[in-house]
Amino acid sequence: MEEKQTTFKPLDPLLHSELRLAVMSILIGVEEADFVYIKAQTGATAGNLSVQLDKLSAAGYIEVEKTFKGKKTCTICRITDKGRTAFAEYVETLKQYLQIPKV
Amino acid sequence: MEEKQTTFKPLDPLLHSELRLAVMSILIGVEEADFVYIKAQTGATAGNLSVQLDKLSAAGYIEVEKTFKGKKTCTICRITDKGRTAFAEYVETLKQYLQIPKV
DNA sequence: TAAACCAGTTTATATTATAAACCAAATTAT
DNA sequence: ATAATTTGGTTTATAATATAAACTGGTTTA
Repeated sequence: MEEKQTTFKPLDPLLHSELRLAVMSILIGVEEADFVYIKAQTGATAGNLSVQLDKLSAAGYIEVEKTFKGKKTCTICRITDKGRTAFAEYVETLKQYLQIPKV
Repeated sequence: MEEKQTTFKPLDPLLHSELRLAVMSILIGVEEADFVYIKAQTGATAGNLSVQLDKLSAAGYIEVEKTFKGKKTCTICRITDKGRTAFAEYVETLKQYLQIPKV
């Protein structure tokens, strides 16, 4: 009978990206983080990070606030509820691929 | 002092691909699987699957054997030790991004 | 023996990731 | 004071990647 029918659930393409996933991973564990900090933690170039933050922001997964730290500009990022949910779903979906039990 | 320095380990780009990961996920749990089966399980188009199997094969992560099933051609795939190791490493690395504990 | 089908491969295209080049404001050096 | 350098980014060009469409060669069916 061979009843298997795995048919993997698709992986959210917005999260299935090394840098964006790293950003979300940072933001999920912290109240907020600024551009400079995220850049240091991920080792990304500024250009790449800027683009990926835009994408996460456009998707509503994070919110980006532009403020000042003294006289310098400062770009602060926070994960949103939508982002938190999407991340959790991504993790659950991925477990199917990684053969990690759901519970 | 702020000693965090996460610096995420890079994700093996060969495995960080939805279809290739699905293929590896199938092959890791089974002795062997043929093209038609993998195609059905993943829902991939034949062209896409063919390309991704080639890449996994070129990397030495799987081995591909061309045989016959009756008169029809049959492409059988097996994961290699190298592939098994790479998959395991990928999973461990990814856990850092997903905030899943190592043990 | 022509038409439809199966098991794939090759190639073209669309998307994506990434860094290089750029910019404005702030700081430091002369 | 002002020239040079650094900081905190954004915009744009390029390289890489994923993906499906188009194709091929053999096989079964009509």
